[in-house]
Amino acid sequence: MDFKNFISAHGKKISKQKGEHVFSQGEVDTNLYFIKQGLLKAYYISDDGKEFIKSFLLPDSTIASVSSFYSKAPSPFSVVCLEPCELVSVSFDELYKNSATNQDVAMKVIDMLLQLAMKKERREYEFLCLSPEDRYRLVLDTSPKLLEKITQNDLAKYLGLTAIGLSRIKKRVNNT
Amino acid sequence: MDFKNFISAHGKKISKQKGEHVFSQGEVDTNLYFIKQGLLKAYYISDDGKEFIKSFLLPDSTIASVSSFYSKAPSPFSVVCLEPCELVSVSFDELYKNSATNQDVAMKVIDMLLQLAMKKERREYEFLCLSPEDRYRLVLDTSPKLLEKITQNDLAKYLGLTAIGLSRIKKRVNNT
DNA sequence: GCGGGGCATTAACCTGGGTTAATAATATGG
DNA sequence: CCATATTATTAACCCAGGTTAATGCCCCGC
Repeated sequence: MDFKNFISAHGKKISKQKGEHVFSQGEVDTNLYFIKQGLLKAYYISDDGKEFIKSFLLPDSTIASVSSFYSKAPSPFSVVCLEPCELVSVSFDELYKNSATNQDVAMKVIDMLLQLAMKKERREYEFLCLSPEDRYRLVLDTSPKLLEKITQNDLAKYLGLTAIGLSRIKKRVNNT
Repeated sequence: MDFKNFISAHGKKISKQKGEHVFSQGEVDTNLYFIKQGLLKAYYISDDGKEFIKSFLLPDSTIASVSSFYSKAPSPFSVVCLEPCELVSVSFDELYKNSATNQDVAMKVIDMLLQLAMKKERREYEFLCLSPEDRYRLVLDTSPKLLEKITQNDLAKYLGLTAIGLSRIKKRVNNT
């Protein structure tokens, strides 16, 4: 059984409306989700109620709380739909167990994790090495379609800024 | 052949002095390195010559340039020894190919990648959600041994600060 | 269709950290 | 052992972005 068949056999289709959560900070959720349609965001809420956005999720991307799966710990972040969404969920436990006997599944999991590692490494680089203005310029270059769909407030929280800070940066960048 | 045997059969022992590089930014290096002894740092140099430290590497940790392996691209960062080091290197290509037929190796690779993903996710969280002072406090709590071995300048570059900024934060934190 | 909420921007004030330069203590290499 | 380099801290000046508040436009739900 290759990976596609595994997903067909074990995956569950999920439909959610805008504003509905896939999973929430503080819950244990050991599923892996494939985004088929729609737009979601993964975010943290701090103790004092501030929101920080770790990523936006477009079709063909995946999301899981790795720490939830790995240590059965509550997820440190939430995932919410920004518009009506279609997803397919797969139990990461089942996927993991299946990897132990199914070569094609194991290689696919390795591939997905390599891509996740690279994505996270780029993000780390952006925070460590780039100024807020450079991070904004990068998003302008790499994700123009995404920018059309999300609010300036959400973009700011993704870039590690406030909406006011982003507004100043936009003003500066657009007058260059 | 399980993972340990794979490393014994295919791993190469490497000894390096302080100041020597394991690999350098701009080079393609598709190896995975296991740190057996010593201390190293992984770092970026920006176009204007500034250094940013992505991680410190202690015994029992691993390092690879995932993008180098995955896309055969030049590594975006370097790894240098901060004291005499012993490492074991393994070709990631060989490891990857071996995963395709060897279940134990594949599961071990999945495990390592899951741990890398969690590590990078924590780092993303620290940059996105914590102030420089909170990041410093976190390192005080979690890595006191590491702090004894590295310079304040290197710690500052790891935290996304200058040495002067870190000095001010230390003064503030120690007067609390 | 309209009222209220959401969204984006701007002003004024403030603060934390960057930059440059200087100083002093410690470590290293010849 | 000594000279030099390295390391760490501080001062002075500056600026980017946070915070609070206000304003105006647009969108959404009733």
